Amino acid sequence: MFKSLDPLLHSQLRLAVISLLISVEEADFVYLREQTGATAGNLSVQIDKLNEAGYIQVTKTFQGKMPRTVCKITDKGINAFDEYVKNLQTYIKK
Amino acid sequence: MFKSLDPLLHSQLRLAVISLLISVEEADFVYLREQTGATAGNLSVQIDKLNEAGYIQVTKTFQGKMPRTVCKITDKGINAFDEYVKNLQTYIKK
DNA sequence: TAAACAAGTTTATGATATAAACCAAATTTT
DNA sequence: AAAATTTGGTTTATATCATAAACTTGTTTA
Repeated sequence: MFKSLDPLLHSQLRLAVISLLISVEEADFVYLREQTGATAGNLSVQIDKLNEAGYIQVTKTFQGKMPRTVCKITDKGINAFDEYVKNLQTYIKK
Repeated sequence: MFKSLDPLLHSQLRLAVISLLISVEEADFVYLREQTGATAGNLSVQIDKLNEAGYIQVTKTFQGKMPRTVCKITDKGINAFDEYVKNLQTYIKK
């Protein structure tokens, strides 16, 4: 009947991040913060979790002298998102 | 961009309960437990929350000698669910 | 050089989800 | 009929979560 929802994605902010990364293919910390409206602290924590789960790949570089954190979704992340959306349909389809 | 998701509905079990009540219009505790596969304790807590939020109406009666808890979705609950699903689309639409 | 700013990270806290333990009454078993 | 089991829940305990506030490290500006 109801499929279970990946707890890693069933979180407003993490879902927003993945949703952005699905369409954009690569985005930095600042962009994600602006688009989601999240605080930096919250975003930092959630990016870590997605990274540790292997749903995204995080690369820290320097843009001139300033640090830059770039995020990119992985295949695993794409699959998890697809699965999540599919399972979600069991709850919301009319 | 991303619409905020009603935290009361952004919970796997509460969403399942509301989803069931949307289509069934009235259901008792045992039915909800069977359909969702939840433990009785968890279900009891989540029904309370939905009730306190005014999303469902809970009526306790007796069926012969055994207690029976019947749940019914309210207009407020229907609206909240519709809004939740609408807002969710901002995260998952391709 | 001191103040303000940028890009994050770490820490603290309050809310959440969940299962385990519990309870009272009814039913079944011995 | 006493004991054990089942039913229909509720309460309590716990571990996880989401989040904001505070902090850090380095940079730019006044």
